[in-house]
Amino acid sequence: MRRLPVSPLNHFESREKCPPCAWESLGTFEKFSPAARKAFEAIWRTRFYPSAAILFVEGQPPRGAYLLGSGRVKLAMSSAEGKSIILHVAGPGELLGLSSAISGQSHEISAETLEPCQVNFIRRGDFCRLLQEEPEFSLKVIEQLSRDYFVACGQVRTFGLSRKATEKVARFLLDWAARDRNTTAEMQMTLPLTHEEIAQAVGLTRETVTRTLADFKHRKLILTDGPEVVICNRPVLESLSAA
Amino acid sequence: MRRLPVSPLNHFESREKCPPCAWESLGTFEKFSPAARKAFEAIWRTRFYPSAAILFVEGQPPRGAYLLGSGRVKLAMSSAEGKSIILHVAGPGELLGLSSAISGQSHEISAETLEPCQVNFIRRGDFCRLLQEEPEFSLKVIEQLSRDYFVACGQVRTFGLSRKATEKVARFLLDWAARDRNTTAEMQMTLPLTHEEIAQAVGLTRETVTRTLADFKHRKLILTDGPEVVICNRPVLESLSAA
DNA sequence: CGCGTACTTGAGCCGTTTCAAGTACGGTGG
DNA sequence: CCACCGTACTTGAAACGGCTCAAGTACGCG
Repeated sequence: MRRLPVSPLNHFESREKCPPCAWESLGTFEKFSPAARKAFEAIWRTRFYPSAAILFVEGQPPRGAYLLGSGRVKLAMSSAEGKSIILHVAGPGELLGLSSAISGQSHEISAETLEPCQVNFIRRGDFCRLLQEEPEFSLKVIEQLSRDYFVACGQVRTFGLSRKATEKVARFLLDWAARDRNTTAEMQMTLPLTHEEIAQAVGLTRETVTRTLADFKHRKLILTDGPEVVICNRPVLESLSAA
Repeated sequence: MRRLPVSPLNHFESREKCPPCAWESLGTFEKFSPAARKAFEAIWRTRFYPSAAILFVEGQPPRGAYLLGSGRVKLAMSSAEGKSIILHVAGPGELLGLSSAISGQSHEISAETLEPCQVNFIRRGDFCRLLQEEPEFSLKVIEQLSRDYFVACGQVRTFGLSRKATEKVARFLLDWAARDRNTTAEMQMTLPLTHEEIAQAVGLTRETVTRTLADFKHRKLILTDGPEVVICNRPVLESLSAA
């Protein structure tokens, strides 16, 4: 399973076609009046980042909030010794860095692009003003925070309640299959993550992930071909994850 | 270290004196106009619960949101085999069950009183209407969700990044000391939790908590007398938790 | 063709969990 | 007042499981 090769061209492709689509298709401001919408859009600064770019870092004071227009962003947290765990992989339309922008406390997580991304940034002052003045925006923020909390709870569950490696990996595969819209009925999906990153997402070492995945393959629960994964025996996988 | 004996009388005491103080002292609605505040207060139903009462259960569809007036509430999550982990111990003024009330998804955690509590309940329909109509309320909700997210991230950190028992317990003691306003300058505090509950809060077994605490006591990092704990050597404890 | 990155596989170590006994304390009923 | 009981805490010994270290393989890319 190798990381998907990402053409550097993607970056520039998105530069061309995404700015117009971002606001319309993301659905973040569809309820705003046209005039109000224009005013708000003017506050945001659209930026483009290559792969592996850093949006913000754990421990850093918040500069503002981020609306992801295109691409995927990895949200992670790391310890002093360099170990890190992945909390979430955010997709287009998600607001990032909210809790810090709201409280003013340092970011508790870091955000790093996994692919070339288009990101709309808003300074903290403007963000807070928007919260005060635009109730519709507040509701969007509330929805995002609610989702973030669910995700965080899910991670607490996999890290805290799933002690065995098989549980963690099974949960991870099923979660990913459920979230990925590209997942077909046969439960085929593409994991744009390395074993290392999967390990960070579930709280194991790289080697243990390899071993567990190999074990699943042996037991004919999954098939793998590079980053492609097919879930063959979902019921058994679910029973493993429920344990 | 035994659980604090709680007089059943506390329950009735709070019934007598808390309703008036709750709204004023919690500071949740201080910015509302007097008229608006009265209208909102009328929506909430004040209830009293004894110790170990259940406010809501994991997996249950959300009925509404809860504003804790007095007492402490344990927020926990449990696995199929009965293991459970404590996410947070909420205190007066906190809003509970928000993320589920917002999204409509089943509660991802359970809430159980640790002491007799006064709780103000609002039905989900009223809650959502309040969100739509009262921006000040939205902001309160945003603040609470932001705090919840920080707490959840903290738990992800202790469960995911702290592998060793000493790290987890040291972090727990310092966190608790920082949060507890009754903590004196000498770092004395009262832990209203059993070893079992501490174990659930940091992801260890009851026995390991006992052993680790005994180890700390041996090393003169802490002193314990029943539920009373004194942190004697904070620097060392911090270095252990940072590891 | 050689290099870098990611994956694979094996062997041994280490620390928590598990299981098992036993202690301490508060409350209850005789 | 005391014996009894339940809950919580303590302590020891053994087992399990993932981690660490180490070696080797596979693949894409310049």
